[in-house]
Amino acid sequence: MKYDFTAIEKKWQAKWMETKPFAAVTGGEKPKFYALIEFPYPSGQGLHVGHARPYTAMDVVARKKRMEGYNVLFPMGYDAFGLPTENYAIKNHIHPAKVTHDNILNFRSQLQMLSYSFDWDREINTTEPSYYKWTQWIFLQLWKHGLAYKTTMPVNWCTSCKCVLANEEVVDGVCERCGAPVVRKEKSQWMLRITKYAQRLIDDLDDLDFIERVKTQQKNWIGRSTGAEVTFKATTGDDIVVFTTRPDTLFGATYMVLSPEHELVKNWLESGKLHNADDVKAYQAAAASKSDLERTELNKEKTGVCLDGVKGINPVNGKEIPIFISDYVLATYGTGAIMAVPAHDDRDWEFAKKFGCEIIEVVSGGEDVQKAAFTAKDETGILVNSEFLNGLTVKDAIPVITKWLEEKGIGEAKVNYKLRDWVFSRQRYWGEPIPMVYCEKCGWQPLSEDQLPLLLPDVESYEPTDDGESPLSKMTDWVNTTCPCCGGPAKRETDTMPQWAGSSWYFLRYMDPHNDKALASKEALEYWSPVDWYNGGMEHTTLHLLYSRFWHKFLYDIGVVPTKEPYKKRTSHGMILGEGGEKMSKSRGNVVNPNDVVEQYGADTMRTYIMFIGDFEKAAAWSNEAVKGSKRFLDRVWNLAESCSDSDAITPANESAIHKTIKKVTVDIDDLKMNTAIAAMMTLVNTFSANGCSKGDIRALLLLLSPFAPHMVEELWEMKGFAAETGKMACQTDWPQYDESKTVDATVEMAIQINGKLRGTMHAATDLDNDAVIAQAHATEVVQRNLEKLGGKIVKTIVVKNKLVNVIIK
RNA sequence: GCCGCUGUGGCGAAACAGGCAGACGCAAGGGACUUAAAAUCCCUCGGUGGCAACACCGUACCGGUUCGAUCCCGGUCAGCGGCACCA
Repeated sequence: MKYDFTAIEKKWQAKWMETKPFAAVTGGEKPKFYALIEFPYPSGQGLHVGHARPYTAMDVVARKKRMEGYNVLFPMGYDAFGLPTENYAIKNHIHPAKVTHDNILNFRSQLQMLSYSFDWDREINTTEPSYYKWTQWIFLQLWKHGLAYKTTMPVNWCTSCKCVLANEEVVDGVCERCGAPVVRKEKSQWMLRITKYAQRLIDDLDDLDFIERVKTQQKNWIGRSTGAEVTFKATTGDDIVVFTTRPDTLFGATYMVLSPEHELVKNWLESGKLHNADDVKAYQAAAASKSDLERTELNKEKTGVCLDGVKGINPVNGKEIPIFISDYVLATYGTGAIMAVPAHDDRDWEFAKKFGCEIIEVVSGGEDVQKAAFTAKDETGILVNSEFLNGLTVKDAIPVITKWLEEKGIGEAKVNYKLRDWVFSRQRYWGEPIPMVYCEKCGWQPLSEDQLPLLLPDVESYEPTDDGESPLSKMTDWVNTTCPCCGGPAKRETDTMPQWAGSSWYFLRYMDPHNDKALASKEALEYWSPVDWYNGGMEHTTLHLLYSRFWHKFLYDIGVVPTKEPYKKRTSHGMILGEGGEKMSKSRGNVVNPNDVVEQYGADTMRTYIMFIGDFEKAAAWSNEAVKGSKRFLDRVWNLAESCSDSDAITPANESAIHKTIKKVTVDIDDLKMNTAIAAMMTLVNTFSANGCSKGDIRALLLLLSPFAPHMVEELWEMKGFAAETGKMACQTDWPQYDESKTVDATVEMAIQINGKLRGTMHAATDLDNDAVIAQAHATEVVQRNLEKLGGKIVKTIVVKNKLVNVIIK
């Protein structure tokens, strides 16, 4: 019989859909295992082969875990709010809900075509009111605990999406999604206080089994730095608080810099303290009009204006020093003001050179500070020109000066983070409505929980407005409501939540997806938490992964979830590139559609190939030619299964090969080394072809292969009569065990080296003792010949058990 | 600029913990079967020299440690990723 993959795959997909062998049941005797992959955004393009890589890998892991006796939760859903759907809806005049629905139909059928062993009864969709009810509920809890607040501040505004962006969504000064320039805009925005969790988000990484890249990237992004806040007096009597990581260099502070947006500058302008007010205002205006891109691109040349009429006073020596404004000092970090120490900071040095500021060396050990700043923070620098700090190393001086500042009441130790609060509003339609109401009398009021979900109303037009208001703002019927507090007239918030809201907690919903009393039952949360293994893209490290850790920690703090971290283990996959190693894209015309591959070769080949393609963590180029190799492999398995002998016994000649393969595949799947697991099975098939094989041999191979090629294996399992004995492959719980002693052959081929160079090989009994191995080696023709040739004596022989013998001849 | 990762045949890649470099697969070449093609099966396949046995070279480059280095150490170059005026 021919391997008719199309018929076989259809047949088993229908059966599995009916009998649901992959349904996860909360509770029971078995140990639980929660495997998670990032749910897709259901775009109009459909499933990408790039999705198939992590999905197949975790499916293989989930299937193996089930066979090993675990109760496995492996769920799937759709992260369906977002701009592409909305933009498509606008362009084609179709409701985004309809677009989403259609796209999900397509995604679901593609996922089912590849037979991922999801529990389909737990499928979720972030745009369903029954789902986003709980997204809104979490927002209300954040509000109640003071972690959500509305404030007016300069935000990142994408000129194309006509929408604000979180800092995490701005990459190189342009919009992460569409690549359009991002400008600063003053807007009133909902914010989430992720900064309150900065320290815990760093600290708790230590106990997690995340790949190192993820940990360092998150730490980097949060950007902790320790130092001190120091209060300088201005000659006007005002306090200027600065943050510095180098309080030891305080005696070298020869000028100060405020950000152009600094509050004091405004005050001084208004009170007429500045003699060059016009210059100052012009500089402020110029800085405000710069986009993020311009600000970063212009970082070669420092600009600024010296404030005429006000000076700062260095608190350690009472010296009056000039104050500048410059956009190299950011309003949003630290206190928005710095003390400048040009001798020991590159940026200050550059600025000082341009504006003729004094450069005073306070740390010796470097080159001439008039020629370059000396920035070393280690023990090489010794303090000078710093009175009571003189002679100390930088490291020792920091605590001394910090204590001194604290005693004098002019400073204190301080930790700062680069992480900013999360800008949580978007001026778009297709997102979760923010369940808040504004009342002139009572201010912002939350909707009561029994009003949830606050449904997204139907609007005439989803077009974003040029004035920066959400399309919802035009829905006056919806906007005008009553205040939950006083009952008077009030208005609803018209901004919606960002794309990242729904995905910040979705893994919890899978645990109990149909619950209408809570986001999930206590019982389900207790049983399934935490996620045991989460695989996803590196691009989500500082977005989704960080956001969801933050939400989870909050939910833990208020007693909703039982663990302080959501994910125990995190791995990451490399991208699938196009045929030539270029990124797949429509414009390059190198996009591979999984449907075409499945049609031509079958889902089992697709799955096997995408696992065989290369190192899971590295990018890999798709190859239409190489797919054939995986198909050939499955064909050979099929042919062997058809032609094997009827014996249930293991063929003696195949026994050690089988045990070696079981060992290799078992270990490799857990390490995501699917490529070498498949290579090992290919080798076993080659062995079977050479030696012939029995039904018993095939049975072992089918068990190992089943997570990769489930349809074909299920068919063969039935054909060979195994199903009649132990039931369907999909329900097997006997992952094959290997016997270590049987992975060893009776004899091994050992390398013979002469003076470290390979000169021949010999067969020796396995585990032979060293003396016997040496004797056998010395007697070989290879050693004798070389002795003669080199005309020396054997001075030493090194034996590496079962591997090689190195004979040193001198 | 700073931090991290990577560099192995024509290609994708293997190599436990310092021990036979290139498993497995793709492509290529040769052969069998076939009227022919596809499919399948067999053989070759890092480079140079040699009929061969074999010898020499070879894991980005230069050097070191070692009986022995793709692996460890020092330096250089190239590529990728992240951060980037964060005081």
